[in-house]
Amino acid sequence: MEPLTADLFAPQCLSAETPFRIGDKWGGMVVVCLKDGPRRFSELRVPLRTVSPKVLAATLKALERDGMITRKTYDENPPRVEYALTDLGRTLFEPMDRCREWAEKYLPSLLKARQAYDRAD
Amino acid sequence: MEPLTADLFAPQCLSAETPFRIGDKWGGMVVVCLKDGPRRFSELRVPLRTVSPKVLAATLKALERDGMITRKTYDENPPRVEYALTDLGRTLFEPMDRCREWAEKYLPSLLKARQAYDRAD
DNA sequence: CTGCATCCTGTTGGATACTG
DNA sequence: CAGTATCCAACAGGATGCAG
Repeated sequence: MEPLTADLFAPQCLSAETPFRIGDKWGGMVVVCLKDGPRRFSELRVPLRTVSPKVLAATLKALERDGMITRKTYDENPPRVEYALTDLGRTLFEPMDRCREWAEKYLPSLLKARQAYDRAD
Repeated sequence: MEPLTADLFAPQCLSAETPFRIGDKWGGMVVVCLKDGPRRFSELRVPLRTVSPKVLAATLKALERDGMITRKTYDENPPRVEYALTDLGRTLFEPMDRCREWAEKYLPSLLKARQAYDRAD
């Protein structure tokens, strides 16, 4: 399994402009990060560079609460915790992919309309 | 064209629990309300009973800015304004339908997981 | 390493009254 | 009728320090 890279959600990636949101601000991105297999807390912090530990923990807890991911702690020192998608969590990919496809097709039109609107003021 | 009913988004409708959101809080619901044709400001307030005029106006302005709807004013007295979906706005239905289908299939599982999690605490 | 406690900020959304 | 103006509450999200 490839390590997650820091530029997976680069700022110039327009995903922040899409009208679709999954769960809270970071929920959809966490789900994508878990696509290939379980990840540790600190592993997730690499692609999600700007998320604070508090907010990441809250995001993971909300996803666990809704049955989308599992949280497995290993009784080691230093401690290790791994998060993994459940079968239910994997069902999110289908609608998420449709949203991503929409964005690839139509986000440029949205941004063009927005710029035209802003210029008109 | 049928009038919009007040129970279109009834509170017991679980749409509030879906993890998918389109635009701001009311954006997706406005798009659904415009599916069958143009609607007036006050017509939209019927199904969206609890939205304040300020927030509805902001929602409509954001949708217009992004090219999803058009705003047409008629120079009458009393004034009349009609909102209608654009072709771009209609492209939202495809991903939105996939999200709705997800919710119909899997929202019960999500809610069951949530209840189990909350009981475990 | 994981993630909780605390505090703080900005944004979103709502209540109410009022205007062209 | 179709909003705007004003004020306010709630919450999401962020910074920082610390604990197991």
